[in-house]
Amino acid sequence: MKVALMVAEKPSLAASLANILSNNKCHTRKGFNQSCSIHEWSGTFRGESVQFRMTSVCGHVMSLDFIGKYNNWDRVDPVELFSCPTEKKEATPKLKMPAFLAQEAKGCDYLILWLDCDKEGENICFEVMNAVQGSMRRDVYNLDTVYRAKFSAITEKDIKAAMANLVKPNENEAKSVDARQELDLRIGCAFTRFQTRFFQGKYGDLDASLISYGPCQTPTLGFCVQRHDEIQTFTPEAYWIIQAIIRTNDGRDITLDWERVRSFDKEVAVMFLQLIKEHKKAIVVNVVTKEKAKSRPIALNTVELMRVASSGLGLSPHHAMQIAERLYTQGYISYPRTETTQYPENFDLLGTLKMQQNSPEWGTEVREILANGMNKPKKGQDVGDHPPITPMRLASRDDLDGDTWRLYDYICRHFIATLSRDCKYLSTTATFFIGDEKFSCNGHTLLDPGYTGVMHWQALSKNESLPPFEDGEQVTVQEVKLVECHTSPPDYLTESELITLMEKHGIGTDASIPVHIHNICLRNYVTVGSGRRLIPNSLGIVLVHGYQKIDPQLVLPTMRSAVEEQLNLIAHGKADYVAVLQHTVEIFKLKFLYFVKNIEGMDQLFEASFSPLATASKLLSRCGMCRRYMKFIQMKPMRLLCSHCDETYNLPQNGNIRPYKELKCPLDEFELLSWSMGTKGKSYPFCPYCYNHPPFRDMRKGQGCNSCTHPTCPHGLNSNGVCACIECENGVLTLDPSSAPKWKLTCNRCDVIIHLFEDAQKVTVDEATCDCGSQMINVEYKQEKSKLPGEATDMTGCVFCSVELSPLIEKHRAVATVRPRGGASRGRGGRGRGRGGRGKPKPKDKMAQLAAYFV
DNA sequence: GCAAGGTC
Repeated sequence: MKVALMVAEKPSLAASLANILSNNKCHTRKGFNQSCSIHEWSGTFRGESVQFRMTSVCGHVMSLDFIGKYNNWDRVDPVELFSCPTEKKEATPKLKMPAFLAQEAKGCDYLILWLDCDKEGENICFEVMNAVQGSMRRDVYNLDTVYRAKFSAITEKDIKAAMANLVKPNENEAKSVDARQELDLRIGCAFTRFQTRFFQGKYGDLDASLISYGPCQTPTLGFCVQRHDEIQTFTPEAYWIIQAIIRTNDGRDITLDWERVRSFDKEVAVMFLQLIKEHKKAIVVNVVTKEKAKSRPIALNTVELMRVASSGLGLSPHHAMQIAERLYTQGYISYPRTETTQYPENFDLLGTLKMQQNSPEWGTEVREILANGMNKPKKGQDVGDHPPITPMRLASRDDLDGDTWRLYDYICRHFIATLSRDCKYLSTTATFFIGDEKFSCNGHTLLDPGYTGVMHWQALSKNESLPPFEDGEQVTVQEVKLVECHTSPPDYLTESELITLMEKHGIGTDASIPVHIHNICLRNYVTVGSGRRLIPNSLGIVLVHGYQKIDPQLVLPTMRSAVEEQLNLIAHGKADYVAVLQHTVEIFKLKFLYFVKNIEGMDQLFEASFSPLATASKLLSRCGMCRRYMKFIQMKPMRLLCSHCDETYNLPQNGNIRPYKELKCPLDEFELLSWSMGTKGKSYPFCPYCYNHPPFRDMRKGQGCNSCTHPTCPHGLNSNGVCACIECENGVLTLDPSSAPKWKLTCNRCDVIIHLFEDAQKVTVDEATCDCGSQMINVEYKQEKSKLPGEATDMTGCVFCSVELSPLIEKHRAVATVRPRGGASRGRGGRGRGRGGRGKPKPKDKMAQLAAYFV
């Protein structure tokens, strides 16, 4: 029997599609990568019986990168990134997706592609085709082999229709994505590397290891800085309003609004005030009552969920999506990444609603709707990706923790609100004359709270109705006064407003918007203030102003859409892929060269905001007493000064000192630093306080964590010591965890250094001990960087005895022998006790042998 | 170490 392989974009979709197409009669097994499942059933295809095999990828199979040697920042001029070769690498090596697809494609006759119906999905179609090419029974480029299903909703009707009307994958659309990937890579990396290198190390108080540029993140930052500039350049202006207070016949005082609203000229306002003051009565000239409605919401999509999460729940979009993802995998809500705001035609609204009728939180509102009949949901937009976000299962407050519950609560209430009635009220406006000047006041009466019963935060304030004014009625003017006001600047952009701006300008997608916002926070360009307002930091401001000075287009939100327009020409087959790509790359290369040539313009702004390294007091580490940053005084003798506690701390005098990941000493909460004489020299992490005030009796002044005998601290000798030194008498070879990725073991007494496991992702000292007496070591590599036998990603072994590890280990003597202050001094030449000078026996015979081998 | 886009 022939076999038809079908591939969806994500595991959840493969499961839904398989259920629909097999009428719930498929058999499911797990794939070898543990992430994707395979669903199988028998059916007919093109008039023959076939075995259907439905599985999925997890997003993109491949991702684009430069070929290896261009990833060396030291040896590559960033301008080369506009022309250097690129290659496709596995997007997630751990998933082994190409191998998985090839295996499942073995012996298959047809390939039916069920990827999402957008350009990215079309691109993944071709990634899948490349992966199965060679495994299938027939060539994938044979016209009869590959088919594309086009569906606009995950409903039985739509999916079965798609299956009956298969088409061919669209290569132009796929190519437009290839072009987008290449442009983003070349442009982003070239600018990022250049500006990082240019500014890095130039300014002392520039707290950034990476100064990134990107076609989405930079305009996103641009929005925040633009608002900042509006606030900065705002000059308040005085204006005057006239308030008239009337006393109604039933004795209530009501403040009327002036129909001219305000005057920016005080004299004019005073003149009107004089005219009005002559009159003691206000005459009702018009009373209008209208029924108004506050509309129930349309069905919920991702962007709206993120907006509400930020403005209503105080959750970052990034965090909100992480929670939503978890609610989804636990079956509480539907797929949370969708642009669609229209329920599919046959969506089980009633069933979904009934599921919520016993909720102690909103069950009353649900039962009321069930009793009176659901209202038809408002028309939204069906983008054809996934149905709107809805609850799938009833949860109670006890089932979910804090923020998770609050997000679920919102999703449920929003869903219920879409099936409720609009909120209806009567709005009354009464107009008055006082002399010749018009005034008015408003009131409202609630008729039907509708959906605001369940979305109670949107409820109208209780009745604020007006007394029953009648045309021609006269009321007493109690008081007329002039009030001086000032125009006020806008506030910083809220995250929710930023999301709206990004969506409007096509910056990012529903899935990537939270990532871009998260990025500009991580890079120290903006800080999230109260009310989740985005306040640009000096670095963010200086960058945006710099681009504006050199080439404003670089930060313009329209730049992304201009590029997208070019890409669409490829997608629609109106322009040649190579031509568009070359043309656009060339434009950006010229922009890049112009930027490099004029970087001085941006540098002037940096100079004004940051202090040059030479005179700066860099922020390295926080004081454990007051938690404030201490000043790093770089003039010799180098020291730290906590101006708040009025304390100074001595530091090692030679070599480099840098923060060590904001890790803290468990004894005194001071942030740790890392001292190093370069990659070939000695190094260790140390606590600025312990360095000056040794915490234990067996520790001397001027020592690092590698001499600290704290029983459990992860930075101390007990956690990182490997074995007695192979050369000196009392030293211990200790792993320096701050030396990554040029990992080393250093003796905490003498100059012995063992370089090992370069580029490993993680190296730790194991609790187990080898027969030779030394601690075992765990090493982990990223797959693509693995230097272990058989490209293994992790291994545990002995540095001295494990044959597999020995090629990755080399011993040296530190290149510089200047000891940190307070360390054991040695004679000139520093070799006094080294190399077994006094003929002391080595800790273990075996180690002595190996020591000889290393030397 | 870099982009943006999928998804986990």
